[in-house]
Amino acid sequence: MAKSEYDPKTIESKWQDRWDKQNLHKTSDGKKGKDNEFILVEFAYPSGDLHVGHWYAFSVMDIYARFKRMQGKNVLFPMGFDAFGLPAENAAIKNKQNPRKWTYENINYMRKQLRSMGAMFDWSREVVTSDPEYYKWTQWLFLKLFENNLAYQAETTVNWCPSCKTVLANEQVTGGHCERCGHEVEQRKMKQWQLRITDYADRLISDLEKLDWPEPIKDSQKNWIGKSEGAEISFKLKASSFKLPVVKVFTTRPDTIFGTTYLVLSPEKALEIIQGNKELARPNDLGRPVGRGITNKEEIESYIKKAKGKTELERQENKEKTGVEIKGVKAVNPANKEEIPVWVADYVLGGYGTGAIMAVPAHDERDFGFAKKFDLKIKPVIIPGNKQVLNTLIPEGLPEPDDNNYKSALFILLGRLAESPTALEGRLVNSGKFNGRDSREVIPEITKFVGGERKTTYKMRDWVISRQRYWGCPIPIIHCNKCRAVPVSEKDLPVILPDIEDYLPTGDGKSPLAKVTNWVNVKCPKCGSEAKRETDTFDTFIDSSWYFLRYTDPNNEKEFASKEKMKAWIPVDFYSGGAEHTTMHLLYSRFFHKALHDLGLVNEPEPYVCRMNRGLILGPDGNKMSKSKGNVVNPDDYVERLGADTVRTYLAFIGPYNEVGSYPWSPDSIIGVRRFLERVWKLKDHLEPKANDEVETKLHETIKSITEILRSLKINTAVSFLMEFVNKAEKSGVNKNQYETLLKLLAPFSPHITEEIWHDIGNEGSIHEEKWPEFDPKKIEKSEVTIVVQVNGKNRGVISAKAGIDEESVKSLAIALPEIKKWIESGEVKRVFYVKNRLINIVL
RNA sequence: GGGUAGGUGGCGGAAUUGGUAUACGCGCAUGGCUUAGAACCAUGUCCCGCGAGGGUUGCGAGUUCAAGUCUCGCCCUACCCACCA
Repeated sequence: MAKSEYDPKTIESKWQDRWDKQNLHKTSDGKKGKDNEFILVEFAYPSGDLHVGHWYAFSVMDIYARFKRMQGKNVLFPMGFDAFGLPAENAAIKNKQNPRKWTYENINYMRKQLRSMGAMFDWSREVVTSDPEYYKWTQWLFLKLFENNLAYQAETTVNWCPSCKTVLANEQVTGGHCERCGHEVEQRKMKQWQLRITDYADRLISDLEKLDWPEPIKDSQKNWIGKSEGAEISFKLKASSFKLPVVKVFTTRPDTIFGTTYLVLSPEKALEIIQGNKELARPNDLGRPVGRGITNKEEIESYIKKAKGKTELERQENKEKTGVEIKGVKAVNPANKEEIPVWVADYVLGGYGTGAIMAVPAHDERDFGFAKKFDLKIKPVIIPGNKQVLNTLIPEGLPEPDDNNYKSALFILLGRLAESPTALEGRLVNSGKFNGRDSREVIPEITKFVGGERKTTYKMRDWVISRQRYWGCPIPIIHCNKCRAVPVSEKDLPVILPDIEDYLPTGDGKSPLAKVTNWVNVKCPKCGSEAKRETDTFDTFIDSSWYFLRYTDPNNEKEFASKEKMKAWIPVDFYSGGAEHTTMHLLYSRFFHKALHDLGLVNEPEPYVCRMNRGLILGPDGNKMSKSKGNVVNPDDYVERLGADTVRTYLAFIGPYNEVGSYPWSPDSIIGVRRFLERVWKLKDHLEPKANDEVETKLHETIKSITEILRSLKINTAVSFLMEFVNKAEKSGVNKNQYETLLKLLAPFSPHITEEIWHDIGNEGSIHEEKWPEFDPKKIEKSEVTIVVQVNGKNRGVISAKAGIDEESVKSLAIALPEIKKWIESGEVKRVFYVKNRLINIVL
C-alpha cells in the first residue's frame, strides 16, 4: 500500500469504466429478498449542455438511490430524454440546424457529461421520447383516450404565441407571456385538440389526500384547479317593447343578491346577446334579433372590439376599470324585482363561470371600484359579525348598537359600508325576509328563493394538446370528409414524423407538416376515400405524461409496458423534480395516469406515492444563473479541477434538499468539501491497530444520524456528521474496521474515492454492493452525561454524571458546585425541574 | 389582491421538535512549515464589558421553571398565482 496523492481525475474515469464493464448499475425487475424501489428524477431536456441544475437534480438523488440500494432495496434509478418540443426546436432554429439532428447530437453529448457524474443510472432502460419506438406508444395511448371520448377537437378561445407560432395550454402561459420564449400571448379562437382534464378536477383534488406529498405542493395544485362552489342565477332582461333573453350569472355569494345593483356582461357574452346568438341567449318570442331593444349598439360594439383587442398584459397592467352601459335594457333582480342597469365590462372574464356577474358593489372590491367610477348604486346587505370590524365602522363616541339606538347605528353603519366595501360575513340587512340571518347559513335558502341552481366551477380548463409545430409527436388522426376524425389503425402505428427540409413554423395556424403533401394525403382507414392526416403535433407534456411507465419495460414491442412489469415498479416510490412542474407536468401526468387507470390500462389511480420539489442553485452572486448576468457556473470546470465526488458531495452539503430553497454556489465553500475528501484519503495511511472507544461511540452515533437523516433528505447535515466523524478520527485515530464503515457511509456521496480506497486497503468487490452499516444501540449508550445546571432558567454551570442519575443526586451535585452556591445563597430553593440526563433548573 | 414558505453570525446553514442557540463548512485573525504559494498544519473567531457579569434568533407583547421553537399583533423577504365573482 503505497502513499499517494488524491487524484480524482484518474480515479473517477477508471471506476466509471469498470462499473460499466461489470454492469454494476443494471437493474433486474425483481431480486430475491429485496423490495423494489422506484426512485425517479424528472428526465433531462436535451438543451445541449449539462448545467449545475442538472447536477443538483441528478447527483443528489443518486446519493439517495445509492443509499437505498445499500440498505437492501432493489432500486430502479433510470434516466432518459424528454426530446421533443418547442425549446429544442427553437434552439435548433436559432442555430440553423435541423431539430432532429440538433436534438440527437445534444443527447449524445449530454450522455457523456452525465457519465462524469458517476451516477448509478441504468442506461439499458434509457427512454428517448422522440424515438419512434417510444412515440408509437404515445400515439397508441392517445388513441385510447380518443376512443373513450377523453380527447376531442373543439373550437375554443386559446392562447397563441406569435413568436413560437403555436397555441399553448393555459399552464404554459405565465403572466400573459409564453412560458418558453417570453413573448406576449394572444387570445385566438381556434379548433384544437384537447383532453378532458376538467372531468377529473374533483378527483385530482380529492386523491391528493392519499398522497405522501408536501402540503405546499398539494395546495398549489388545488389552487390551480381552483374549485369554487356557488350558484347560477338567472336574471330576466327587459326592454321597453321587446322581450329579451335571460342571462345567467355565476356567484359564490348568493346571500348578497339583494345587494345586486347592476349586472355586468363580459365582452364575449355581450356580443352573443346583442347579436342574438341562440346558444346562450334564447331568441325572443318574435324571433327578432335581441339587439333591437338596445339604443347604443354602436358604442357597445366598439367597446367590445377594443376590449377584445387587449392583450393579457394590457389587462393586467391597466387595472383601471372600463365599461359601457347597455342602454334601453334593464335586468330584474330576482330577489326583490328591482330593475337594475346592465353593463359590459372587461373586468368580467368571458371564459369563467357564465361570463356574466351580478355586481354587489357593497361587498366586492372589483364591483365597488366599478360602481364608484361610473357612479352606480351601492347597497350594503351584510353587517359584519366580527366585533372588531364592526367597531372600526362605528364612529367613536357612539355606543354599541342596542335596541334603542339600533336604527341610527345601522344607518351609520350602512353609510360606512357603502363608502368602503369589506369582504364580509355577518347578518343580512336590506334583504327582505332574510334580514337578521347569518350570511353563510342562508346561502342554500336564498339560492332556492331566487330559483338559482347550485354550481361548481373550476379555474382549470381542458388541456389544449395540439401544437402547430414540426418537432413533436404526430397526432395519429386522419380527417375524412365523410367519417370526420378517424384514428390511424393500430397496425399503422407509429405515424412517423417525416424528415423535412422546411421545418420552420409557418404562423398561419398550421404546422409545417401541412406542406408535406405526400405525407398528408392518405386514404381514410374507415371508408377508403381521399383523406388528410392531422398535421399538428402533440404538446411535449403528453410525451412526459407516461415516460416513467416505459422505464419499467423499455424494449417492449407489443405493449407500452407489460402489466407485470408495471406491477413490479408502479407507483413510483419517490419522485423528485422542479417546483415549476407542480401545476404542469405533475398535474398533467396525474390526470393522464388516472385516465389510463379508468380504461384499465394501469393498475394504480395515482402515479407517484411521494414527491419532493428540489430547490435552485443560484450563481455565486446570489442571483438566478443567466448568461446575461455572467454568473453561470459550469460544472464541468469544477469536475475537471476538483473531481466529481467533490461536486456531488458539495451539492449535498449546500443546503437541505427537502425544501424548495435557493442556494448560491460558492466557489470557496466547495473547496472545503475537497479538503474533507483529502483528509479521508490521508486517513488510510494512518490506521491504528486497535479501536478507540470514543471513536467507536462516535462512529455508531454517526451511523444512526446519517441513516435517519438520509431518509428525509436533509442531506446537508449528513455531510456534516461525516465531517465531524473525520475530525474525531484524525484526532483520536481509527482502525481499519472503523475506517471501512466510514467509507461505506461516504460511498453514496463520493462513489469513486470510496471505491478506490476500498480496494487500496485490500478489499475485493465493489463497495457499492456492500451492506449499509447498522449501528449498535449499546455502543451509543453513554455512561457519562453532561448535565446543564440552571438557576432561574439561566445557565450557571455543568456537571458530569453517570447516565440515568436520579434527580436527588443531581440536585445535591449541583448545589455543591461553587459557581452555583453563590447564586443559591441569595434565596431559598422553591422548585427544581429535572430533565433526565440533560438539564436541571433550580428556581429560587 | 390571493396562496405558500421563510426571517438565526461577515456568508451557506445546524439546533434531538419546549431544555447549553450559532453544530458542520466557508471566510477572517494570529502563529508555524515552506524560497514562495495554499486546495498544508495549529489556535482563535456572536456582541458589550478589564472583570464579575450582561445581552442576542426581524420588531412588540404573552404563555412557561425554561421559547429560535408555542399564542397574538406588526414589519420584511422569496416563490407561485392573479380582474376566477
